[in-house]
Amino acid sequence: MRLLLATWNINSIRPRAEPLRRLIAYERPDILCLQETKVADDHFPHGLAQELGYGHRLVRGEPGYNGVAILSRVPLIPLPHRDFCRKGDCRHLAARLPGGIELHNLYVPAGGHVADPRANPKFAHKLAFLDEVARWLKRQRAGNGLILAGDLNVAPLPADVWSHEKLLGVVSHTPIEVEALERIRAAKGFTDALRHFIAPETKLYSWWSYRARDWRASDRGRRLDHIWVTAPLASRLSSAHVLKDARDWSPPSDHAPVLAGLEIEHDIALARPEPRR
DNA sequence: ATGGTTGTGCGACAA
Repeated sequence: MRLLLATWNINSIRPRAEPLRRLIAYERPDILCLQETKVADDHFPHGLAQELGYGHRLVRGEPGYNGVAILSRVPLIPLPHRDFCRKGDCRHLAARLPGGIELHNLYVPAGGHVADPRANPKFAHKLAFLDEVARWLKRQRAGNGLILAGDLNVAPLPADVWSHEKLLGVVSHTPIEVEALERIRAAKGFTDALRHFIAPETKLYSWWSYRARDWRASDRGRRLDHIWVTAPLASRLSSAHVLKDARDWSPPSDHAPVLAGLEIEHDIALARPEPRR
């Protein structure tokens, strides 16, 4: 059977109930990783998620900023989350899925505007965060498969931005960030699910600024949201796409959901989660 | 275009 995984920077979950309903109506993902939920845990809309069929949930939020959640139709075993850069912010959640697959939902700092870590502490934080993730991942066991999904806030390929030349100095596409992201990818030999199916030369974005008069017409996008899988899962990838239409759903997030399908054993899909070690 | 928009929570920030 196919396990459909989605990641979406929802830019606040509370005003986005209708877009969330539409995502479920259009795609019905089995597992949904959310970033920028912008809600403290005691205000998370559990009722909405439950109503949409997500009986298994991990949420980790703070008031106003950041915040991650994993909504699932299949059982989740919570795994320890990391506090990268020790800021006490909410940018990572991890879970074990049936079949011993590990899922990591990550929200990488955006990094501010100035692409100089000496002049811009936010950019320094982003680079330190990416470096820490890479070093931590190297120590992780890949086991039956790792999935890294989330808003990684880096567009790695020239075709992941509307103009490679114009964005070389713009935070999200600078060579230093692309190199840092590549170290994360190389740490476990991840396969980029979208680029597994879509040629690297094909323009592909998952984010369009709110500031454009007509985001679709100007199409100045960037591919900031990613689903990566390790080798045991790469051979099981059956589909991947960006749900671009969601950028128009009212009220829109500035990010569109990214989805990937994995063909997994039927008995794994139905298996009860393994006991926590 | 030192712009432009959105969310949070009610004034700046962060994106």
